[in-house]
Amino acid sequence: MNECSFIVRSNGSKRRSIINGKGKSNNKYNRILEAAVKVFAKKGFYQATISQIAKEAGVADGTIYLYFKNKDDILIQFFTYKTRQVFDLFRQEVDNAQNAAEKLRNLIRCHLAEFQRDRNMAIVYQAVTRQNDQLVRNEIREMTKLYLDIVAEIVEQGQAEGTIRKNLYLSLVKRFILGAVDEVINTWLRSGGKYDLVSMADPLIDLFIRGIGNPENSSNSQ
Amino acid sequence: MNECSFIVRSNGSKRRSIINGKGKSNNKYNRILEAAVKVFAKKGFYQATISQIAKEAGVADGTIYLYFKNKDDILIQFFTYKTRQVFDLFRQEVDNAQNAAEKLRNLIRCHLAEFQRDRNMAIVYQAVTRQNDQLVRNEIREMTKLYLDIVAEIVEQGQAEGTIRKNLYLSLVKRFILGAVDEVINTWLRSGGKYDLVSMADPLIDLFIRGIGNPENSSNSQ
Amino acid sequence: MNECSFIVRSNGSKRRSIINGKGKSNNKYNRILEAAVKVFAKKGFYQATISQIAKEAGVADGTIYLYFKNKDDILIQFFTYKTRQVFDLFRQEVDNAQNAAEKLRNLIRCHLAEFQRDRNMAIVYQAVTRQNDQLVRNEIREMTKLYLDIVAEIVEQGQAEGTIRKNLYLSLVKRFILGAVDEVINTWLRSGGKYDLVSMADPLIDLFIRGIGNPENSSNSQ
Amino acid sequence: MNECSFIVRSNGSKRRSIINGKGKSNNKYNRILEAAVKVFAKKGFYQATISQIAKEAGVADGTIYLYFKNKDDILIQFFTYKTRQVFDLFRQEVDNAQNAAEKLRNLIRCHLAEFQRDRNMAIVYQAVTRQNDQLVRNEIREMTKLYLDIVAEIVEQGQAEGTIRKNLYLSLVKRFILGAVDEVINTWLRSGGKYDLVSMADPLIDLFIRGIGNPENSSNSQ
DNA sequence: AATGAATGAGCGTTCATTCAT
DNA sequence: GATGAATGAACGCTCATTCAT
Repeated sequence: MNECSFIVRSNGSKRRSIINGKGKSNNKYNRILEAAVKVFAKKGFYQATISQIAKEAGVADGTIYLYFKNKDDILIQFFTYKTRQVFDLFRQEVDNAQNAAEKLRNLIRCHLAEFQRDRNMAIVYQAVTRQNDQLVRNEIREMTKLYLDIVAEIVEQGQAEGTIRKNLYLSLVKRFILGAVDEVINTWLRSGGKYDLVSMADPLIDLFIRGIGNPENSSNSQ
Repeated sequence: MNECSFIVRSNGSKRRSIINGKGKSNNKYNRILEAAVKVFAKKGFYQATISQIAKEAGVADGTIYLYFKNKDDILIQFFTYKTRQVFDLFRQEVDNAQNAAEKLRNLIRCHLAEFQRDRNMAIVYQAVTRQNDQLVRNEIREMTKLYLDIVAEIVEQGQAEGTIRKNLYLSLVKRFILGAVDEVINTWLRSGGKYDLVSMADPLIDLFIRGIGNPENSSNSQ
Repeated sequence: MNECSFIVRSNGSKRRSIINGKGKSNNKYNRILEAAVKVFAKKGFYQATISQIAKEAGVADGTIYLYFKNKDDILIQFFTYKTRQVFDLFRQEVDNAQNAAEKLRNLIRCHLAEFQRDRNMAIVYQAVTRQNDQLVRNEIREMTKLYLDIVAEIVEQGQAEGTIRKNLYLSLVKRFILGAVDEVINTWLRSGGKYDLVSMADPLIDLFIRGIGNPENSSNSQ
Repeated sequence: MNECSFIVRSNGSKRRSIINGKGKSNNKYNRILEAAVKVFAKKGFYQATISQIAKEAGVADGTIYLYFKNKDDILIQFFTYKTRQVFDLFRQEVDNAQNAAEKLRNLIRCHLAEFQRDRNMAIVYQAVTRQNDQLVRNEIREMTKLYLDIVAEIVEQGQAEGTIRKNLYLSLVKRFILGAVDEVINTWLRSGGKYDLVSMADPLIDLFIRGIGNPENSSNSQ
């Protein structure tokens, strides 16, 4: 099963405490980070102001600088710690499954579930990964690679198992899958998150595996 | 054939003249728009300054306000007129083809070709379409719809032809295709545009049609 | 004669125009610089605010940044151009005289006259030259050297002429003269500039030349 | 002899205890004051922060406010108590000598010795006494007066003894001496304190007494 | 007494926009 | 039409000071 959102929710804040090593006052660190992501989601990074974040977090402007070096650092921390957790979770979910099909299903379900659970993260993530911005370029590259590597592993395992065909342009397949999932999330966000995102997982996987072609039509076979 | 970039190049400025209806000094309007897109691509919309755009266009700061209401308006015009052209072109390319497979191939090739040809447009387009920004939300929605409608048409035609299977979740299929193409472009941009983007079209279409599954494996068939 | 202040006043602003090369709008450059020196004099560099300077100059805050790179730059320009003028003037005055005694008298009179004429400059100069501050350290060092070199020349010429005794620790003599003049100015500034500073020149020179010792007292001679 | 620094060192802390009247935890008061002077010397008063001082003193930021009313008060206490000690010492040294020449020599030697011994004090003293600052204006005026009065006494005694000539502009002579000593210290500080400052005392006194003029030259006599 | 997290007023600086020339 | 100097609101950030523990 892939009830990954439960796992995260149960010890999310605790994990952050450990990562950050600030102990008790870590509450405020998280409150600010959460508030920042909320404001970034609403306004965009450059349109968000420290005052707005401070107000949202219920602290004074100056307090933010006790926990973050500067405005940029808030976004960097978001990627370094918060988003990282999610991607680590993806790996766990994949490792919990046996065969390629199950792995792919766990990955995509977990992906959709986590982004559905934390919409603000999803919005910021979407925005920043398409920005031509030096700010978190490295963090994004690293995280994207992490994801693509998982997909590559799954595909290779599937090829070994015989469930995935062999003549594939692997680096394209990785993008093909990530891009489609990403766009499904993007559409969901733009719709205002009205419907259940996770329910998209199975139809999407079906498209990945079987494509849209009619197998009975001879011109689609090689 | 789909030498769509040639078509655009041949009468691009003329079309803009007509759209803009400024006739004579329309040269400057276009110079500013081109310069703006270049600067937006490099710095991002909010990090770009009017001064930088003016300098790039070789005009005075104040001159920009003779052609555009304000900074936001530059981006809006970019979407309303410039990007619109490209999407109109997609439609032409699709209409030039007969069957669904050919239409899809023309669409994707033209999409990749145009974005490869005008990298600055591609960068700005990528950035803005993932931004949670009121600014050009309507323009983007409209343009995305235009694209998705084309895809829907193609899929439906393919289903009528028997080349595309029937049991498909159409609105998901549209995202599936747009998302994958988008991500392929995104990856290309992040790589610095080193390789030929159009060459990705055929392998990508193959993935759309046949999926990654091994058709000889019984568990992949319905 | 050493009516050096007349000379400066007559073409001061013109010279700045040339130096700055800004032509007509140079008026504002000078207004800001003058205003800044006034505010620096009253509040001290770090306590002065851009707003105060702008208000004093009768311009908007932002206007200052059209003429100066930043706050530091205002002080640097003050030293590089404005104060430099004064020291160049000292050299002129000295060169106008023939013998060492006359040169020394011209130097000190001009020094006192200029600092009396432009009290704000005097205050800022006094403050900054005693600050342990990297900001204008080089400018000060250069300017001090310029002054000390003049004194050294005078002393050496006096020794050649036979009017100044030979067994002198030259580098100490330079400080001895500069320090005394400086302190006389400092006292005058602290008194609120109530009395005529130039009238101190002759008694001061008398002290430099003859010292305070009673020459008839044998224990004072070597 | 004028081993004034020895005297201070031997009962310095005890005296401070008495002055402060805090007895027991007076250690911390002194540690903070010493730390503050060190930081002021390095950064300047307005560039120094309470945090830096607290860190240097090894106490918490808030602790400083148990011993000082505010940041300004630290500087005021420095002048009221710490620097005052040094000037009291000058008086002692002068009182220990018999004739004017010896008194002047003791004063200047002690002055140079003390400022050489405590460079941070010297730096702060130099900076603040040339600042046009309300903050410690009274303290400086008082202390300067104390010094000038000593010089005045010495000169008057010398005149009575016949070792110092009578036709002197006394208030100018005082500045003349203080200024020259001050500048010698200033130069030493700017050089980085590389050489022995006290060795400047005798050549400097020689300049005070005999001046730079050649007594054999008739134009130098009155 | 001692701490140091929290505060928020205040500053330097930027930049979209205006308007006199 | 074209200019670019001038504007001033707005923002990121600092740091003296307070106060609950």
